[in-house]
Amino acid sequence: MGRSPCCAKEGLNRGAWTAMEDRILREYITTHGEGKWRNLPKRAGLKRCGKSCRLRWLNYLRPDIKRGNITRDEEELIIRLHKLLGNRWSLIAGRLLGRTDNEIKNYWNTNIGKKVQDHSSTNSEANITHRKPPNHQTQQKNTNVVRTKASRCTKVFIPHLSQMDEETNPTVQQVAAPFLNHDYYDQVNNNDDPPLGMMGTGTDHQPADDLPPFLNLEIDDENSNSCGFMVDFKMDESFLSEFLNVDFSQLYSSTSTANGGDGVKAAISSSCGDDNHHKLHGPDFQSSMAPILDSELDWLS
DNA sequence: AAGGAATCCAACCGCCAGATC
DNA sequence: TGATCTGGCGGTTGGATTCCT
Repeated sequence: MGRSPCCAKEGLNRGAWTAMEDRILREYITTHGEGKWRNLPKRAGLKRCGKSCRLRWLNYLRPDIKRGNITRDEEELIIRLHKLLGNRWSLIAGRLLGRTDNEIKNYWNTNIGKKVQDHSSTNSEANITHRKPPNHQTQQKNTNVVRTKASRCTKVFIPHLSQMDEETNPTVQQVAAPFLNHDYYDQVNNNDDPPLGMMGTGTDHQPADDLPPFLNLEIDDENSNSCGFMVDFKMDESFLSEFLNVDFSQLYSSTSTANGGDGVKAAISSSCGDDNHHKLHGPDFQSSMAPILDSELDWLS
């Protein structure tokens, strides 16, 4: 049995909001505060769905909404954040004071997304067919996007220390070393408790106590004899907060490639296992992210 | 000036996850 | 513990506006 609709649809107004409706909603929320959206229309005397009221308030009536065109700085920040987060409009909006997720989403679809599409079409011989309208823009094939919100991002298999090529892959070596110690391996193998915060396929493993909160480790079942590890990132807001506090510029300079994805991956890893974690905190988000993504954004400027 | 095409953007829809019962 | 409620999110729609011929 499906869930009941948030409100009965009969007799409710739809479409554009009138000035009177806006005034009623604004006054009600000013007096009673946000929340309880389901009951709000009835209490406020609005013939609107609660969901519609919430949307109207969040996207239009809130006093802290910033009106006017997206500035050049804001656009650059949106591009950087989208490169990092993908279509996580609410997260992106959270980093732009006064802008709503809906506004940013619309702006992306009508402005930036077009540029991206044009750029990719000029760079791809296979993409010479007519352009789809913005509304039907396909999801970007953004392989470097950080997925957040409790979605199991990926598992990264880190082979045993001896299997690594220290000369050709020092970054992975540095990243894995703090985790690949015998104490942790014993702890994992001898514990019957299920992993805390482990999602999906975890069985009888447990993350080490000294790991950062957004990182889980588990022994790969198929490779347990060779001491293989699976790294599982727990991507949520707390992860994002820590992630955004990393000074990527230092990492950028230490990685051999200017590739944004590699830089980001290395940044995550290094900030986790490195003793220097606490001194990697950078001054502000934009300056921290800039070096990583600049190389991929040059064409936009 | 007219009308069709293109674009913009507020609003809607369906789904999901966490909270609550 | 499962069902239901609630808030939130991303994708999509469609009316209004602007542009183009």
